[in-house]
Amino acid sequence: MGRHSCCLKQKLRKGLWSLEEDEKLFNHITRFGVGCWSSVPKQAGLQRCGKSCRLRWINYLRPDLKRGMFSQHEEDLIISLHEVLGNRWAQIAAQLPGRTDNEIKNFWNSCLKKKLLKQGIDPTTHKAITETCIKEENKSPEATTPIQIPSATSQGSTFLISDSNYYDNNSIITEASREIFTTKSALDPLFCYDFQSGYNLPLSHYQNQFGVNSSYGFTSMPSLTNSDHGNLSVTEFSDNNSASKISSLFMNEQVKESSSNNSSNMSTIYPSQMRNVMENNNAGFSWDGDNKLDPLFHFQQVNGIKSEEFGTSSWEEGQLQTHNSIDFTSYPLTSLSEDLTQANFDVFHHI
DNA sequence: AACTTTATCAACCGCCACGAT
DNA sequence: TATCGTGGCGGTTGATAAAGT
Repeated sequence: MGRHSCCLKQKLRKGLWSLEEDEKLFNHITRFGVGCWSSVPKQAGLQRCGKSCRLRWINYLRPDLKRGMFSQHEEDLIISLHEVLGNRWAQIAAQLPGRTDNEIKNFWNSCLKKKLLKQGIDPTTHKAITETCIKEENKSPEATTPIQIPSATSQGSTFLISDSNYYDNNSIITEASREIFTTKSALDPLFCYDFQSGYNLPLSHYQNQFGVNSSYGFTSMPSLTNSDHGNLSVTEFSDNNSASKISSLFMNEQVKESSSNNSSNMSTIYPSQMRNVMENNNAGFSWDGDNKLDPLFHFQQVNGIKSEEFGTSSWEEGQLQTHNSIDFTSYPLTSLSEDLTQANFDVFHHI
């Protein structure tokens, strides 16, 4: 064992990605789409292995990534999913739009674990630590009494965990859904969600929305899962799919939260942004060399103009809040940083 | 101000599964 | 059937930033 075979062929770069590399990879993927990762470095002119490119794209460059802090709802969802799935981060990430498995894993290890421990909950078993100890002492495999956990959601509800069910104020994960979670592919290419309406929609909707056809290479973008090699395929909402139900519950809640906060949501900007990307993908992008894809875009320069100088009225209030009717193509996309940071306006406004 | 500790997160490593040959 | 190439996943590491002393 050792490094991947693709990495052994030649001396390849390792470590942090430079802006130039990011630009090359982004331009390549936006132009040609996601296909064979092993051929990407050569085609894109990168001294990286395909795996590294894939990771960089998935964890950082994808335009549909949500950046910024995890909401209380996301946090609750991660905890509940972790109870069912354990450390299957990819499957957990599949239920959290815009989040990557790496991000969730990091968040779990750095924050949630400690939070649960502070609350007296074993982050592995999701049971009260005292009960875990008692159980181990008694060697009793079954626990029928639900455990009341002092943690509460932002809505003030209480979690109840038993061996067979998990409840929160929105969803119930039963044994049936547990089965679905544990058997459902993490890279479920069939789940697709309409960011504007909050419902899963058939492919035709996306074709209308984006003008998508198979010539576009964005096989991984519309879904947050990595349907890298497939077409942009979606499925009708299935009543039997508890996982999708839970996703929907969560995402509907997100939309509600977003609107109630009178702010835009990254996800809701997405279709227009995507169309913009697609319409430009033959031309590629120029990269503002002074910019980094940084959450602190408010203080970065965009085409020589500090973005804070744009003022809140032009983009945030004027356009983003009425995103549903805006044609973003009227704003020429000239730099990736501009593109991505605009897409994440809302998220970082909350920081 | 200097140093140490802790937290965060991007990236790598090693393994596994799967398809092609 | 065996081997190889590749993608995907989870665990881990190391660099950096932030907080504490």
